[in-house]
Amino acid sequence: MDIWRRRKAHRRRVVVRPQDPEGTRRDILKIATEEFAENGFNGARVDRIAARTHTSKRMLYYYFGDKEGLFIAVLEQAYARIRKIEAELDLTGLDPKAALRTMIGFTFDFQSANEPFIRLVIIENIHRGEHLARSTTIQQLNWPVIESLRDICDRGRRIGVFRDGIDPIDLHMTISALCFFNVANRATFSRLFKRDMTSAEALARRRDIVIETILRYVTKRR
Amino acid sequence: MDIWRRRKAHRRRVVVRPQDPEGTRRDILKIATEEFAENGFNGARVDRIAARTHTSKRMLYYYFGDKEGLFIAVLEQAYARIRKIEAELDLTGLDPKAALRTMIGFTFDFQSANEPFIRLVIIENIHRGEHLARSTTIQQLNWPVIESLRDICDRGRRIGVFRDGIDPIDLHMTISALCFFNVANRATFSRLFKRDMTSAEALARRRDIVIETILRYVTKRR
DNA sequence: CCCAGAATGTACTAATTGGTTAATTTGTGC
DNA sequence: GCACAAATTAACCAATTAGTACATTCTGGG
Repeated sequence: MDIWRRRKAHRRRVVVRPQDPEGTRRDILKIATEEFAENGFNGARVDRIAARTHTSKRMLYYYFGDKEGLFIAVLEQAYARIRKIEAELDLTGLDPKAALRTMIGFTFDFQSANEPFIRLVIIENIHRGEHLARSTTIQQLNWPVIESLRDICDRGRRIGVFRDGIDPIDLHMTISALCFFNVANRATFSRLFKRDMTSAEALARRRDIVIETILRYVTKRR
Repeated sequence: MDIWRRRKAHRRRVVVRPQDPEGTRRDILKIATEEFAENGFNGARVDRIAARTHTSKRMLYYYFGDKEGLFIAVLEQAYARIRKIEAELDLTGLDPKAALRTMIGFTFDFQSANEPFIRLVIIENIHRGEHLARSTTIQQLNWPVIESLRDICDRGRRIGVFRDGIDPIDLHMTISALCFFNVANRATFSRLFKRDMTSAEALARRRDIVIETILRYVTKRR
């Protein structure tokens, strides 16, 4: 205990400035994200977060008000991060089919690789989105995806490879649903049907099915 | 308070036998299902369940051991119930396409109408299926669905309307994913994309898309 | 150089929570 | 009608939990 505290103090003094609001905030947020994603809002323990932080419980309340404020901050950061990564996806120069394939594949890979984020979304849904509702920043972050999909659909329709009447939000819902399920319902589904859902091969196989499913849905039949 | 307790006692004496193990179990299980589905495992309160029951907290521990035992019992009952309803679905006499359409539609409708069940599944996934693992009864309940799908696929392939290599478990996963999402992720998705997902029209629209998506995936192209 | 206000550490608390102890009532086989 | 187990009640408890009071330290601007 004593040794640990000394090491902590040491680390802080070397890596971080003695008083470093931004650093402290970031530190708390990182640990809190892990704790909330792992245990849900009610299962998460403020004391446990504080203990793993380089600072004290007091700071947590100082910066985020209460447990709920901290959870909202965690959600906001998580959503902001995924949006930022999504924005890096460049689909210019790809024909509609290739663009859609790329986007679905990207979504699948991203969600597969970011279970904690998926878990936060699930948890927030269990709470009926009440924290998301109280957040001012998250609301309009997600429209770029829709616009991107709308563009792909329009282009596809114009050159005659996609059929009419594909709504980009519906399409996004389908993509999300198929990618999400593989991570979100892993535990029960793989247990119930004795099917591996985490190995590289299983993921690759499923990825192909998801892409194929959606492409067949939008493709115009001749 | 006094009046309420007298009414409670009165009700029990009239409707239920003074000592009625089965009735007490059922009573507890019903309330517990609501409480767990609403608040998750960690958010659920044993005292709250007990208070809404026609019996006392002690009975809850008497019959189910502890909070976890009660949750497992809730899960088991929920899964058993859905399986029983699923078994009532009669697909004989339907051609493969119609059978698949019927099954998907049924799954969609059932899940849409049983949010508490969906929430229990989500909650169990957040807990990585640890309770399901400790249940002895749930494990092999879910195979009939797979067998039913396998039969549909086989028949469809034989008469040349479905293509080869459709795995029934993959297919079930796709069906589940698309139906599940609409209930499970309602809160965040509808909030983020300002889209109604609960009205009769919205459900009907989405139901059609889900069915169409899956049918296009299995159908053989000419 | 000093001091106001921001940042942080320590120690505490009031309320809640899952679970239990021990005694009492009720039904049943003999 | 009685003995004995099953069913039920009421009061209780130890541990945990989110949140706080208060003192202290740091830092930048005048």
